[in-house]
Amino acid sequence: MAIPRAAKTQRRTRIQEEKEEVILEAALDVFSVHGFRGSTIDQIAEVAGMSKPNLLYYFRTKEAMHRALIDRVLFTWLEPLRAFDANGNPESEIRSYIRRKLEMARDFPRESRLFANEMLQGAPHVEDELRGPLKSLVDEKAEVIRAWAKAGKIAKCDPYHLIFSIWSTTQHYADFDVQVRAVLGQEHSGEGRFEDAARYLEQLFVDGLRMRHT
Amino acid sequence: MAIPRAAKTQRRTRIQEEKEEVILEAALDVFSVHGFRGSTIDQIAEVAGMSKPNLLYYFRTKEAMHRALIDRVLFTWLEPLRAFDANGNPESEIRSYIRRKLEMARDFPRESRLFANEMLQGAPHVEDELRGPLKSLVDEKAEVIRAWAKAGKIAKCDPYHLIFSIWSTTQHYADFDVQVRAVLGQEHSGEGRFEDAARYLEQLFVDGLRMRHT
DNA sequence: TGTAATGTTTACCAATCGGTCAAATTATCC
DNA sequence: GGATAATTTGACCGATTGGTAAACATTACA
Repeated sequence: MAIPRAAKTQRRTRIQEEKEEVILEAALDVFSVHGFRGSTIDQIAEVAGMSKPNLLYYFRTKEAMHRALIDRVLFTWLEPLRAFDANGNPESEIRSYIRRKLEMARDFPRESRLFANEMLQGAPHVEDELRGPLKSLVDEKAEVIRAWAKAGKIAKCDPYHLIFSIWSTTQHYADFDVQVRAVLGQEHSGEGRFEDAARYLEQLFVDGLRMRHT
Repeated sequence: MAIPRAAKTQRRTRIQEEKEEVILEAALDVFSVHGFRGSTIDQIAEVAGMSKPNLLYYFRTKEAMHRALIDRVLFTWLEPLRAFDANGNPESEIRSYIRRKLEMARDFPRESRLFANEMLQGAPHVEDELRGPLKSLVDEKAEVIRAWAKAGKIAKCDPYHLIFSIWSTTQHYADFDVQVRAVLGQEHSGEGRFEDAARYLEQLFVDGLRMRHT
């Protein structure tokens, strides 16, 4: 008797690990572009190079697949913010946070689009994570920023909206990639656009937060 | 003989105008949340309060409906950028551009999400508009900003990435509304968040562009 | 008021959707 | 090598998809 997803042995087979990896990779391809409802199991199966029933052997439903994908990606996605160090130098912390977020937009655009799709749909699958872990993490880091401002290390500003603006500006280069490339034109659409963006954003945020001694 | 969409008289009936309006309104509701592929004609018909064949009498295909919607919304959406005045005061022009974009995010979030969905999918339906009219408009305004910088009216910065960052930060409050509200928590999720955002963003961009006389 | 054009509905279609099932195949372990 | 468990497949299911055909109802206009 075949029991899907190792319900019996509790231990995952080599084949299971490999196939689940392949499937989630394919699912990321599809979900990130078409969102949950716009994606089909057939399409994911085709990208994964296996038959639909075979895919459904590993993930019993489309939702289970999406769920597993979100879970896996969510942790990685928040890594840069988690690395934000309260004891570091404010300017360099913010600078490196921007750089890391921008690198992720460049290197993991599908992950960014997966979340963007989820947000556009009203986060029906992750709203709990937003209100729970995400909010806690942001609250914590916002407090750090607020403390820096209080100590006169950076200019006063709303730390939540600061974080929002760093998120939005950096992820924009992943989520709106087509638009960015179309507007920049063919000559400026090389990978150099990420360095231009990094230069610009670091200037924007760091200069804006520098204390004005006037 | 019934010929859809007044192919014969070339003039639109009162009923046609009304129904097409109702349909596009419903289509905006649905497309903006689920994207093109994730939306169904049945769903739009239900929201529009009419039968599917009746809806298909006005728009022969799902694509035609989407096309009409995009066309109608695109023009309005670029209005703030078009209003960007080369002869105005740089600081107040940028300030009011931010304010207008933020007002649109607040008042027309569905329109914002419609485009966001389209971008995430690689703009399969509007890529021409991006490379054509949009790029032209941005090129024009970028030149204005560049001229201001050259004249010493504002600090030097990449005008394209400046525009991108204004787009992304403002539209974030429409597209990622769920996340924003979840992170801000119930107490700060009232409509006041737009005013907080406006204050923050005006400070961020205007201070960042102010010339430093040090 | 009659009539032609416009608008609406019911019934339907083939294709695709998410998902199941049982049989066949392959891997694992003694 | 054989038993057993894990994996894969093709055939299939009911529901939903985008869209059509034709009958029916309503409107506009002479």
